[in-house]
Amino acid sequence: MEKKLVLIDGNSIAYRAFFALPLLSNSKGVHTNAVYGFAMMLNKIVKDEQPTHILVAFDAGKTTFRHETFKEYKGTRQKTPPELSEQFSYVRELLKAYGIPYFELENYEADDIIGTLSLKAEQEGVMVKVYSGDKDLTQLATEKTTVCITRKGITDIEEYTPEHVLEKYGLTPLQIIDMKGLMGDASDNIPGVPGVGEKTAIKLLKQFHSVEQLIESVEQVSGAKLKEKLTEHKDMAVMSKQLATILRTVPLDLAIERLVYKGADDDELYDLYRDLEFKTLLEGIQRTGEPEQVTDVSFTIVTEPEAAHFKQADAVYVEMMDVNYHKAPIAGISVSGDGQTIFMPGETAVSSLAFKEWAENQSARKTVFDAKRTVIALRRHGIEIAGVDFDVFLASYLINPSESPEDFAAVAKLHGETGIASDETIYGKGAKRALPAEETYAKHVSAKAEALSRLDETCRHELSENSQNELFDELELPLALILADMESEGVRVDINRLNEMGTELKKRLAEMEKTIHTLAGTEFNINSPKQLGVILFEKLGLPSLKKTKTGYSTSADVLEKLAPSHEIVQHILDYRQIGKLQSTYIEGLLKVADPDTRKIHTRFNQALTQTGRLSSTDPNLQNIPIRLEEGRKIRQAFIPEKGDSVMFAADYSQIELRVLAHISRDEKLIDAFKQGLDIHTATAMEVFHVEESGVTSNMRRQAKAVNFGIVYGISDYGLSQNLGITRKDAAQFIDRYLNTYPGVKEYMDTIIREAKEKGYVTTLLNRRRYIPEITSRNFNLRSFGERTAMNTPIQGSAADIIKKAMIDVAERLEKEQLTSKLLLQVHDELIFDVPKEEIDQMERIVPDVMEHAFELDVPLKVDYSFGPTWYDAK
DNA sequence: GGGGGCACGC
DNA sequence: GACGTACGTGCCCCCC
Repeated sequence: MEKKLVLIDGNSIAYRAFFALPLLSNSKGVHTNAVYGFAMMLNKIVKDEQPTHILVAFDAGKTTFRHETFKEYKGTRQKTPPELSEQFSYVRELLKAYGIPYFELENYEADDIIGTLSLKAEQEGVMVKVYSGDKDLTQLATEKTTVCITRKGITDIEEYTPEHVLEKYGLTPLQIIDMKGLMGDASDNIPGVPGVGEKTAIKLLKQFHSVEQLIESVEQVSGAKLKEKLTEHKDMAVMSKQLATILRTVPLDLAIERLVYKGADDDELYDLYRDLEFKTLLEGIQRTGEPEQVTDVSFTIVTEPEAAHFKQADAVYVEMMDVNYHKAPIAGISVSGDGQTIFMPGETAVSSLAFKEWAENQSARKTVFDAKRTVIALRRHGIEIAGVDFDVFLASYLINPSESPEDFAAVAKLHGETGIASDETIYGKGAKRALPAEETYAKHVSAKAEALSRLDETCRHELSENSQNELFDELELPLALILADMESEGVRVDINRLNEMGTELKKRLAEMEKTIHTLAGTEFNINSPKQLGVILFEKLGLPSLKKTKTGYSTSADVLEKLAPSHEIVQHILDYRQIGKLQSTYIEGLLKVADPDTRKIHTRFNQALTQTGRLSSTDPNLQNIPIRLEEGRKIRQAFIPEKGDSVMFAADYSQIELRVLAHISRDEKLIDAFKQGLDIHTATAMEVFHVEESGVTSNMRRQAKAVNFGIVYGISDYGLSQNLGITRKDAAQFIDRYLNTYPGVKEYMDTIIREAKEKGYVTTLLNRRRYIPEITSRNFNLRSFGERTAMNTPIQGSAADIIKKAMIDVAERLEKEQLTSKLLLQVHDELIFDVPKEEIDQMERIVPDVMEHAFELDVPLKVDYSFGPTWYDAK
């Protein structure tokens, strides 16, 4: 087989990886981005090149022979960041595991080792590929040697053959050295000739071929200034060329034969990746030993459950094949405790009196995984589970919301239970997902239940280390049960109304489509941004203002700017708006409404967002249109269950800004709320130094946008986009705001400092969010981290408060024996189904309970309204 | 089946 | 040298 040698510039690739990736670290706090990037690069190289021989060369020590020529060589280099230095030992371990030899030599750079070996290889007739992030190495390109330089990121590379060098620079690879000699290199502190850049260097070399010939014929150089510079600095040029020349005669005792690539030791690689927590890379490895060590579980399949089976039980796991627990059948249930685990097929379990009795027994305490899901699944079979006192899924989310584990196994692993197989290995994924033989999944479900009864203690401990026991016991777990009630209750929709609206919209869409096609002069798919882009920017010749990764941007903000230029644009905007209503809301809602009950049962995800908010899926009932009247009408389809009830909506007014006033203790902001002022107007008055009567609508609009920015933690860029102003002006605005509210500024500074020290921020009720980005040297990442630190306590505390309000309201409804039902939560708003005769009471109770869910230094204010449909509750 | 573009809410 | 901008969900298109 033909030999192929790959030579890798180790320092350069590690640097590249380090700066191309965010500052990742594993749970032990070890920085891993450079190692991770390096590993990705090796994967790619081994796969693409299939080398027979390979070597990674490293730079050794600080000084090299080049420093004898020029002691300031690389003198301007910044010190290697410690976060990178500490990763080199792992890179070496990675290479060992990969079976790749590596080498460094005192007094020489990696380039020189590579140059020497590539020359040696060529002489032996071996093909060579060189990998580096440093373009200087392109001087090594020959017929036998290709130099691969990283372009951007890690795995995007540009291959330099002599032809490519010629094409790109108009020079031979060796002339690259002359080019460097003339133009210098700031990063290596190679001086070159002042005033000569890449363009001039190339021009000169095309005429004179080399630095030496140029100096000889310097008289022929056109341009007096240039001639003078060249004459004056000719020694500099010669020295710079010398510095830029890769040495190809390093005294190496390293035969090519010793660089044979033997392939990776997968076990070693596995251990390393596991320690570093490279989950994605782990998946790519097949271990020779134990592939996925699944702990053995002892369990019994029970077809006739008896009370005795549940005597010691303290954990239960309900398995369903579909994520939608409102519909999915129960495949099986395992119950575990005190070393005993039983599995019951779904049918058996839900029809078992013994199981029902245990499940409904309040004093039989149970640990579950996702209480809401468990409650609803069992409720659908007439079982009201009680005594749930721990939820591993919820606890894990509180301990660290950023983990976003995929399934039970991943959650378990986070807390030390490594022996559970992933759902994907047992059931498969996508279209292939299916129940395997009973014995197989019975074991899997049992393993989960068994792990649950152990995870209880571990997670409890982790919660108490975070001081989150109360958050769990008093807020999230009770909330899970309330959300379960809300979801099971569902919201009734007026299917006829949706159908009517659908018919109407469909008609309008057809007309609009015709108009747009006529104006375009051709038929095309308006929903395809690609086709639309061609029509607008090529056929109609409108100016393309913004690009996306794949082509022209046709987003609303772009189209709005183009609207005056061509009639078609407004039609497209309208078409988009109506199309959205039709597909997402009309058709989408009709699809998920139960035809028998006419109800919609969303699922609130309680363990997803980084801030503690809920999210809603299938359908998302937290983004039903309201801003534009056309869309708002969708809300007419949301109605109470019974004819003479009303939809009752109560929302917090400015809850986030009130939270901000509270946690920042800013006097002006607190005063404004205490006086009951319109906060945007008050902000405008303060920021623009005017009386209330002097606040123009534009001033209020800008103040509102800044307040919005504060609440959502947007950047100056984001604010500039919102207001259609420059980033500079936006930044100035934010500055002015912060100077107006010194308490807020103080808070922002303090919270950022705290986040940097502790690595996380917390909310009023001790919800936690880790912000590793905040120490990044990457400006964008760090800025993002800082905004997150400022914003999360605000948004998260607001989320805490409304969750607390939901619990208080539910308790109060129970106590007063009201039949009104809480149906939905939309971040700062609660929506109820209220029978007519309870309206008076609800008007008194709901705002009051919400306003006193949590005492802040400013009052909480709640507005409410009700009517025959959600639309009317405005 | 998955990624990208776009649009809806807070 | 990096390169991305509050979050989350869902629809459609388009490519593999």
